[in-house]
Amino acid sequence: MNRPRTKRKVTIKDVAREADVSYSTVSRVVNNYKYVNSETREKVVEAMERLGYIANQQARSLVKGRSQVIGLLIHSFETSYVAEIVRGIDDAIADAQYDLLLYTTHRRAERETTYVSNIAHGLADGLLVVLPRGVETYMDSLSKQSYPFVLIDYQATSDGVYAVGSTNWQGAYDATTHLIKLGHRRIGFITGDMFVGSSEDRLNGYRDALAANGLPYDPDLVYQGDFFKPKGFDGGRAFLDLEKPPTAVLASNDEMAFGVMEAALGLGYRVPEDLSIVGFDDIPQTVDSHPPLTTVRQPLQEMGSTATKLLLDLIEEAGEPEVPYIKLPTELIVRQSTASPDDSMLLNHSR
Amino acid sequence: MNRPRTKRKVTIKDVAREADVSYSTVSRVVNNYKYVNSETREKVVEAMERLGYIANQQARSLVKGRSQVIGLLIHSFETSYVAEIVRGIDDAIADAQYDLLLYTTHRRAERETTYVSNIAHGLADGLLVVLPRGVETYMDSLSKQSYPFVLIDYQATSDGVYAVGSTNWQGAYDATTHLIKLGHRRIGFITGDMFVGSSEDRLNGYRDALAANGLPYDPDLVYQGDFFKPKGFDGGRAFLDLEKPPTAVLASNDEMAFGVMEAALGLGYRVPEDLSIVGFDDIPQTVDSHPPLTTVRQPLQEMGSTATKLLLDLIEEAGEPEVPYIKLPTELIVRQSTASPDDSMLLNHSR
DNA sequence: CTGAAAGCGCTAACAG
DNA sequence: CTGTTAGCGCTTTCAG
Repeated sequence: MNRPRTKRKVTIKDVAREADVSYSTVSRVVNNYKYVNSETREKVVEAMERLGYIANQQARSLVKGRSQVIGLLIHSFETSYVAEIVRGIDDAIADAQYDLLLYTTHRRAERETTYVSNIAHGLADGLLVVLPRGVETYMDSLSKQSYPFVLIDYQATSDGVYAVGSTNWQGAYDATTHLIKLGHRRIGFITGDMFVGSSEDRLNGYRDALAANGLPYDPDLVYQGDFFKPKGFDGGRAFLDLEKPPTAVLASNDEMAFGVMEAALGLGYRVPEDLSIVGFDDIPQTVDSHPPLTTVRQPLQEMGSTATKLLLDLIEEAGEPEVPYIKLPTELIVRQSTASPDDSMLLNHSR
Repeated sequence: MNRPRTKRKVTIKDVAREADVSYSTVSRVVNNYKYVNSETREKVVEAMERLGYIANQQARSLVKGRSQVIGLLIHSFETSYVAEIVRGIDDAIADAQYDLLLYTTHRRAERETTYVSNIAHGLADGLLVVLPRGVETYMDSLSKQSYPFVLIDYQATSDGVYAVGSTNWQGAYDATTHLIKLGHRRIGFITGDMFVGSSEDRLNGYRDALAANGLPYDPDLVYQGDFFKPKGFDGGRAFLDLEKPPTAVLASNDEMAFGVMEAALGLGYRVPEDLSIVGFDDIPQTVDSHPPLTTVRQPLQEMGSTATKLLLDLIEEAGEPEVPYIKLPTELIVRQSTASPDDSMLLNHSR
């Protein structure tokens, strides 16, 4: 096989020769150094264009000790939840002229550890971890090396660990209160994956809202979910099969809420007339469902961009952020999947 | 707060000193060079561990002229379609010990061009583009510089452009035939985004299957979609509002098929008794819907990994692949969303 | 304002 | 088997 070897890349020296200046001058114009004679600059720029010069990032990183790359570790991106966060990250990254190195763990926890401890290190200046699982295993090692990293949607606050999340308790509290104000007395709740910190906060928000309104906590009305749609479906079915089914259900995320909706529709229930449904996250699809889903909005994109900016500050040592854990506010978005249970109750649900 | 400046990274020289060998020896053990005295190796390994040595990729790339990084350009990853492809890429990448630099264009075509022509160059050894839009604008420039790149799910075949796709025509043909064999005579079709080449192939597969079975082509039964669920919903509604609605519909992807299903269920139709539905892609959710969706499986993961391997071959100049355009086979997966229309027809169609 | 020169951390001949 | 020695392409003093 003898295809001509990949053309030798044009370097700063080629440009220097072409423009008839020293190569440090070329470097200066590449880096927008102020004190360069405008004619000289002109010459160099022309030469660069003529030759199609593209800076070698490796070399640059080597001398600067910085790669302008940050690592992003995600579980997988099969959910809009992650996609939205990444979008926020992406925008912040682009603004800052950094690049993004992607690592997906596909639920394999070892992968998370491996990536973090070895790979990301050599290439990335910092690390972003979305919805981390095995943090405990590598957190220490990273902190010890003072390697900058920020966790997204992580609850526990240890010293020197930066994280951004949202007001999960408040969100669930608000959603539950909304349902209660509508007149619902039996409200089902589908939890998230209980290994994730936010799941507990949301459950507590639900319980506390119940208590605050003098409503009893009924274990039959709490179904253990996992953040995926099928569990939502199962939970919906289970609730609706109850002797006294709830008139509303709050799911710990939108995916599961859609599962509940499918279950309800499949059983001939009308939403919201016969069953009110509330989700959590406000992923883009919430507006496309029928009816559009009432949900607790998490500022996903903002979480991503906030975390990114925090990380960039850490990397550039632009002052230590005083608050290591940033909590962004959730917001209840009322659409058409919730309504008062009254009319329907008059018709079918005798008490 | 005055955290000590980021600790100086430990280099190969530190390890050399610690292990009392020359630093090229350290390099040898790092690179698994065979001829190293096992005792020496031992010493070095210990020193590395004691110091927590991590190779500086930048330096390594600089001298090798390769970064072991490949660029991935995607539209956005809000769909399982992309997520599945990326998964395939991801696995192949990991196997080959490469890393993945991610660029999302978010539908902004300029971004695609910018990324491709400037950024990817400095850092990545090659480029993967999923479902490219503005390829024409940069293809030439890349080829000219003999910069390796592979397109995923792209139809047009130009010289020197490598791409991997699947048998779209055949897939649609098979799905349509399946419906016809079941006894359907009026089959609706929802197209994809017609700016994407595969959309036309699928439409043709549908038309040709109709023709091959002596069935007429009825323009009323073709709805223009865009690959997103809401359009599927609208198309489903439109079909069902027809005076003589189809008894089956084939959607150009699963997302839209789910839209059709939602529309049908919402109107009180049963699936598949009153309406058979077939999708395209076989994204993971197809098994979770109710009923599970019959669909045309595209080997998404395989497309990703095949493209990656091709790219890696190109990068490593391990022989020129003789076929620039690889077409992977689709496969009809029959689940529960399709059935013979007969029973339902006997009962008639009042709702 | 601009050249010269010293490395950044590592690999890869080249001698032993 | 192992040490020595050139660079890889670029930034950054240090002198002019």
